[in-house]
Amino acid sequence: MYLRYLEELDTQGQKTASSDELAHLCGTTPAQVRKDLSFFGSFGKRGLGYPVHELTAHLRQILGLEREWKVVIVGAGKIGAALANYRGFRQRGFKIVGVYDNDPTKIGKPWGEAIVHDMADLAQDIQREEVPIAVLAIPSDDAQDVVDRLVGAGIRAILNFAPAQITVPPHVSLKSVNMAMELEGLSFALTNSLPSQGAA
Amino acid sequence: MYLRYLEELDTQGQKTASSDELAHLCGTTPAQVRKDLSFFGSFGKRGLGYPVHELTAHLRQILGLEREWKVVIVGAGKIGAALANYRGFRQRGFKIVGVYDNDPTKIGKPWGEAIVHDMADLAQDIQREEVPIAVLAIPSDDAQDVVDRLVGAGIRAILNFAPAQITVPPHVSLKSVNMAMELEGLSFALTNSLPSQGAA
DNA sequence: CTAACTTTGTGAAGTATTTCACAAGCCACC
DNA sequence: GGTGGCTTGTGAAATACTTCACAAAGTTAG
Repeated sequence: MYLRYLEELDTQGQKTASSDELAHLCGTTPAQVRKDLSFFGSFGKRGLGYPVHELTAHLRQILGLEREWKVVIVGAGKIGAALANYRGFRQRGFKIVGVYDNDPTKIGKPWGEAIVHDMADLAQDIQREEVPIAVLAIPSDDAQDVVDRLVGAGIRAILNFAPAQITVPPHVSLKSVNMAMELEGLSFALTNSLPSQGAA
Repeated sequence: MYLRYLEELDTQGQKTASSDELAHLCGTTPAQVRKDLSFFGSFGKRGLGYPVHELTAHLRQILGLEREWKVVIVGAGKIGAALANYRGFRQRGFKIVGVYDNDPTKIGKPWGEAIVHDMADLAQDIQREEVPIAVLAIPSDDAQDVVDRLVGAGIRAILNFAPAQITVPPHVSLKSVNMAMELEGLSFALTNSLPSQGAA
């Protein structure tokens, strides 16, 4: 989140930013900002604040965004399409090296700049190209099956959009986005008149 | 998350579930499960566990899922399409009452069961129909503008898929899903050999 | 160069959350 | 109906996180 705002400030040509300013932008407190950043190092100048451009570089480094990450998208449905078209990925160093589906009417068809591959080739392709990250955009029923194949092929991280509960071994990172669950969180907030979650 | 697993167990016909079992499923601890649930009431039976069916009903009540929530989708692009097609929303009591876009080539065209409406009508429709929730699936540049209009029209919660930082007044609940940021989280986990986030 | 002002970095204090551990309750079996 | 084996609910302890508050360090102005 800090990186997002710092990039914005950098684009606007701002040279430094105080913890107070960052806190205000991010909806947190100055002390929180300082503690968070101090965990990774001592980036600021007393009396002046944090050097915007330098700090963005540091954070990118910390997040591992200096390198390019190969990513496969599994599932050429609507969500897969939304993801494949999303320019933000490329911009941030995530290179989509393949889109996979098991629908014969989709395989071989063009898909943005890429072509839809047969899911049967998924495992071997990942293994050969050493792709570390997969984005899962397939129906729930197949999710765990596909995950197991991905894990077997050596995937190291999975971003899951299927509304299914899936499990992975400890050495694989898993992050699930469940849109229905997000809406349910809002339902809870509305039902209980909770205050806003603020920006995120 | 508990609700998800409980529903699964319920479908499978399981009558009761212990905190130990739920903890194992959810990747947490039995004590955590008991503390979490005890916050809302005393649902379990000692020596037996929690009554699966009853507890799902309780959780649905707590989350405000007994009623139907009207939802508008703003943006008839790929993400909007993925959301509109997603059966999970309807199943869980979220009724999509309208899809809006400002692209003249899309307005009036059918969109699943609905028709794409002109974004110019958005505010008045929300006000008239008293729609409490909006899902934002539009380009970042327009996001804050549209949010302001939604807020002005009396919206009470927003689920934002635009990769933009938006702000809302305190009485409005906001939840943002930023796919690039999710991937960056995985990048950090990979770069720093963090253990899995587990299921979610 | 000095003085007044700003802002970081960080121990210490204060909160919040998670885990422990165990009494109390419930079931099942004899 | 009593006994043994589970499992909850919950204070207390342990851990984690956030906020406070201030010395140290840098900046600006004169």
